[in-house]
Amino acid sequence: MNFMAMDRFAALAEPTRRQIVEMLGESPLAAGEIVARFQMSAPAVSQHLKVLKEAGLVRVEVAGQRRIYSLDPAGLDAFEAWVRKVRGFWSAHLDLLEQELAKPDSDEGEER
Amino acid sequence: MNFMAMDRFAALAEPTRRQIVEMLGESPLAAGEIVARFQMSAPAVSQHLKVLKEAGLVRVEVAGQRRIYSLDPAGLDAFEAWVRKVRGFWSAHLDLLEQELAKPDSDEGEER
DNA sequence: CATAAATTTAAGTGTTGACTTAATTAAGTA
DNA sequence: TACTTAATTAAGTCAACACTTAAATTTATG
Repeated sequence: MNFMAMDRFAALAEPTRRQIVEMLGESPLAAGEIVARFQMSAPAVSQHLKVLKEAGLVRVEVAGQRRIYSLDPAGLDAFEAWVRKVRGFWSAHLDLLEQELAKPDSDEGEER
Repeated sequence: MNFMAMDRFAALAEPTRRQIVEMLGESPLAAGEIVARFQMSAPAVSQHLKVLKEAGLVRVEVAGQRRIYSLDPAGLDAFEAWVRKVRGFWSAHLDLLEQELAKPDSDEGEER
């Protein structure tokens, strides 16, 4: 099967997924609305959404037959935290907080 | 031509390259010193360094037969800028943490 | 209930990229 | 000049991944 547990960085390495995240930064969108903004197939987009979800970068809300995707701010926070840590913006004792932010990675059961 | 130009996001998607960036966040290092910190071959590390360099994340300085690598802060700025752009600056744990950091008498608030 | 609509899962494929060892370039030293 | 050290480039292999179409799942609607 096509399992892959991608970390946040790998998830954002893909340009399409980055565009999706940018879109969701504007407003939440149904899967179909996201598909409509690309030329690729619906399954392709769906797979990207799955990766983003598993990376903790987006959330899904079920609304009838729709899936409403929105940004998960904590995911982006963790990303930014890494950058700032490397650049030395943070003192060492705040690393604990970064770990905390980076944590909620524990796969919440998937709906199917 | 094994390596095409990678953007910054793709460059940081790779865990080894991320570790290298973290190391260089501490201090500049010669290529050989970086190699010594990993178990993979020297060429493998060299290729990673090439990717990071082309992505604008690190700089090289030639010193005799050594190549001294160091962080290119501008490269990391781009990431932070992207994240902040996407999620806007209205919501963030980080902003709260920043305020926490800015509080007086944190005593260890100096950067390293 | 049957069909449509929205979305995901399954299965398969071509491309990319992260390694390896071998060879090469370049600088320091006897 | 030859020898060593530092690092890169070359060439090839193998797994991961970003797509595709087809099938399944789930909810809404006539």
